[in-house]
Amino acid sequence: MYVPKSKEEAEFLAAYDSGKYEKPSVTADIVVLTIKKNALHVLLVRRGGFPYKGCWAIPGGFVGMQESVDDAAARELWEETGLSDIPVHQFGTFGEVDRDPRMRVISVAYMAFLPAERLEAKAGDDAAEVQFFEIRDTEDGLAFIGPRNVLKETDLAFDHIDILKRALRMLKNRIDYTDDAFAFLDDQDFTIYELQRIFETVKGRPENLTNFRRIFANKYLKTGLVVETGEKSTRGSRKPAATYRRLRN
Amino acid sequence: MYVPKSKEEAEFLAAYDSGKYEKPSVTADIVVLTIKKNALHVLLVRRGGFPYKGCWAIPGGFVGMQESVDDAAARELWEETGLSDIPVHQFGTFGEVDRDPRMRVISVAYMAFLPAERLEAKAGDDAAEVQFFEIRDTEDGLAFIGPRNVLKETDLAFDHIDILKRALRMLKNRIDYTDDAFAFLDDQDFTIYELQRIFETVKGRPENLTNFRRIFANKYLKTGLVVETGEKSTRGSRKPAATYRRLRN
DNA sequence: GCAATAGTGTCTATAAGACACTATCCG
DNA sequence: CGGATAGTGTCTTATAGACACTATTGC
Repeated sequence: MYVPKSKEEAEFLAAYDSGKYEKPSVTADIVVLTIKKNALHVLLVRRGGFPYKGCWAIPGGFVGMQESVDDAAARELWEETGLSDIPVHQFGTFGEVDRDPRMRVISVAYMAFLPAERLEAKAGDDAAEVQFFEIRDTEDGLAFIGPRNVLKETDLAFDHIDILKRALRMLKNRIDYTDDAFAFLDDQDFTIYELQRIFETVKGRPENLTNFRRIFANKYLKTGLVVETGEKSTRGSRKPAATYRRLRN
Repeated sequence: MYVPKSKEEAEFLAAYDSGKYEKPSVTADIVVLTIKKNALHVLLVRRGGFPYKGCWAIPGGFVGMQESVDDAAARELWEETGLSDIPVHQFGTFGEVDRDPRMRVISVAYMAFLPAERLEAKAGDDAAEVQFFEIRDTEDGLAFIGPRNVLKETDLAFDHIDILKRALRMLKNRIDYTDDAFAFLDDQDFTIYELQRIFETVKGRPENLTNFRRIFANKYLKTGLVVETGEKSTRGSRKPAATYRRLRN
């Protein structure tokens, strides 16, 4: 808490009129990603009002005067998904003048990752207006495959395609040195191959099996970040695999 | 440019009142770093008004309604240094509620790097209020050594110490995979050792000479990013060294 | 000669890419 | 058996750390 150092300063602060200058609006926008059937999916919401009415957009909203920008991002995520325990990661602020035809809007962008199953359970009332779209790479850039429709890059509202592309690029870089990958896991316990699938899906290319196991051993097991549970996984039609669990730190 | 898709939408946009909700102020703050005598220096400005009157702060200012946030950062840099050809790098947005006792302020933070010599020449009228401080690591955190005074971490205005620390941490990471190091160079032509000194200063630890030369050869020469000039440097009392030049791309 | 920088050669440790091979489960 | 996953061993390459050694310049 800031304490004025003089009577003069206290009076200055009391009399300060912050309304003298015009101000931009600030939003927190959040790129929510999940993995279903070995494909990245992004959460989009259908806009009910102008502008871009009927278009799909990244969830987001105005930052309240009594909440931090980070809190606003977490709140937006909660409003769209009902989930309040998902970490959000700020990755950039988009401040071009003409981003929104209504007024000047500056958007602080976040990304968040969650297992697909957590959302199916929470699917809310207006589920038709909030959906995961599969992100697919095509010759014409990205395509977004929804349950009832397919979008092109230019179908997204505002500059949300730029925000989304930046998020995907940063995730591809981040995943090797952060623990983002674990945030996609459905279950607390997982097999090495399940984790490998997440890396492959995010990076868009296959990982060598042997090398991935070695990296897993060096980076996670040797450091104690992940421990073997002793249980065997028997999901699917295959040889039972050792399962692992990430330790909180 | 956004084009309304219906008469209804055009009317909505024309009638839209963006003043209905209270809005935060947004600033672009910029961490300007240079290297003098093998030490990182940060540009600080002395605050003339409340709050934190008389304290030193990172340069910055409110984002105008007709300029992008990136442009605002470049403008602030120009206003403090007179330099308009220095790239700025956005690295984070600081949005806690109580950052500024006057009102709600959200700051988009940038960093910029420049050779010390470029600023000596431009040293402006109010030079006493805009100065480079050497950043020194002490047992009590950072200290800032100015020409006439020494600051502790807690002497900086607002949460600027957090912003500065984040910038320094990110620069240490960035420097290995960006071309930030070249931005510190006084001269277009440089020797390997001069570049090595920049890496050492930024990272705060010595680089092995042999290894640095090898990295330089692999990362810059082999890729054609840097070419040998053929000239020899004879700065200082030592054996003349090959000089190199970075190619624009 | 000495301090400081310039420049090369080489040994080693580590991480990463590639590939061969075996094992076990389900259908 | 075949397909898919589980798991190990090993050869090779790239990169990085460490160290020894020589060279040139100004003082």
